[in-house]
Amino acid sequence: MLGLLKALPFFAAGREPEDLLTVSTDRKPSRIQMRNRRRILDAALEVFSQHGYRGATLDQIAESAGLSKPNILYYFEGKEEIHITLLNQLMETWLDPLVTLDPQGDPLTEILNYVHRKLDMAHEFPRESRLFAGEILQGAPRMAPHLQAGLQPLFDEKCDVIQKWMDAGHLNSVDPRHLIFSIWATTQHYADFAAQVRVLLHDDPGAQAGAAEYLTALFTRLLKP
Amino acid sequence: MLGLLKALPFFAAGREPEDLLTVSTDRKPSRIQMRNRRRILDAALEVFSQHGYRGATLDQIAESAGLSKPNILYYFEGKEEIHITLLNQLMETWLDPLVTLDPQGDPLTEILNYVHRKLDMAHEFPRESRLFAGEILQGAPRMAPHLQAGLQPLFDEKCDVIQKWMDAGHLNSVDPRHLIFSIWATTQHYADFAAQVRVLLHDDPGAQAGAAEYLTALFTRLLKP
DNA sequence: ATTATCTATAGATCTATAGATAATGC
DNA sequence: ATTATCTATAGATCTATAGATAATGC
Repeated sequence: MLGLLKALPFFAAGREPEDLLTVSTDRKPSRIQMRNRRRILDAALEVFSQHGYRGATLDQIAESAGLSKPNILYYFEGKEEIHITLLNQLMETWLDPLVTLDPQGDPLTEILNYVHRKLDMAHEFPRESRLFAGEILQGAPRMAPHLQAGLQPLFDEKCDVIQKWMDAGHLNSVDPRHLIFSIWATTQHYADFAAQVRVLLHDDPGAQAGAAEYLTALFTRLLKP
Repeated sequence: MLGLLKALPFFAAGREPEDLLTVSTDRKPSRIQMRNRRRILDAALEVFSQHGYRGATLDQIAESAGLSKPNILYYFEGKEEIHITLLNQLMETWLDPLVTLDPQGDPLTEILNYVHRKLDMAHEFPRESRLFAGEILQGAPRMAPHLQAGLQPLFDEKCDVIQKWMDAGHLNSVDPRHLIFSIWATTQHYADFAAQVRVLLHDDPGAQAGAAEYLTALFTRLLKP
């Protein structure tokens, strides 16, 4: 762990005080550091999501960020650290809609809202969706621990909530786990398979818009008791 | 097109007589050629589906195929030709379940059968599914023409079939295009996101089996008039 | 004669570092 | 003094080819 941090004058950036032993060189990141790290991560998101981890090169990231290649490596230890940083940051945004699923709310409304938030995210953040999809597709080599530690407890918790709704007769009973999988699959499909969707809908944006209506019907009919 | 074929003594392999002008060096591929090409393609499927196009190396493919690297390049023009050959072969298998959707059959049964065949394929051929997903995810750089020429007409045709079923009142009316997308998304999810599914189902094969039951309920409830 | 395979290596591409120099903040 | 940036390049990895040799089919 410490190995990852050597030569990173700003590594205090994203961590809690108790994360690590405090080192005397610890220092708040300057404005320039913040700005450049953000530019690098934004460029890297573009490049990694389009070409995959191995297909992406530091040259492309540097070019897209408007910095020299060695300068990229001044801010990050290497290619892998950039990728891991992106995935970690992404995870939070990605899980947020599931976090806000409210056990006190109206069951069907809560789930339909979740579907629509996920669909909106697929349209607003397709690069993030594809970065995530690419990582999972290859067996989550750099994210498996995060799936266990971050996603799994949340997933189990929300499955319980949905199961209780079903047991109480507020929703038709189906396996909550497969329900969630199908919500992820159907919404993220529009980001991850956009190249295919675009061809098959003849580039018609009106047809794209029909997704929301369709998914409402799909999950309403499934879940109405 | 011809450029791709130069120096390929066996290029008659997978084409119809009318595909190309017949060249005098045209010859039936020997048993050894067939066997080695198959071994290479099988090895390449393994490697490409796991690491993506750029992440895969000829070394890995050669090792997995049990041949030397230059020998791989004796049978294929290069890395890209191997990848394209795989995708083309895959396309047929992949579309077959949709081809067999029968306009004369019982509408709901036909669609549920389609769902189950796609789900079976996700479990039986996860590597093929992931190879395809990876290609689409990166914008289909080597498959866009095939999507246009091969998939689109079939997709349009089957959308018409489904639309007529709905117009005749045999199925609840929804957008057939999004219906097909959701069938693809939900079934292929179990192959493409297997790493995530595995973690979240705690490696429980029984939970995996629940997918078929869940998808039956999902699409039956949507489509019953 | 033709087909198949191997060793050795050229040439391109990529990640990462060395080492010098410029810019910035006390 | 410290932080930020650049040029030049080392070193690793990869695709592909050259050229020689072995195996196979008339």
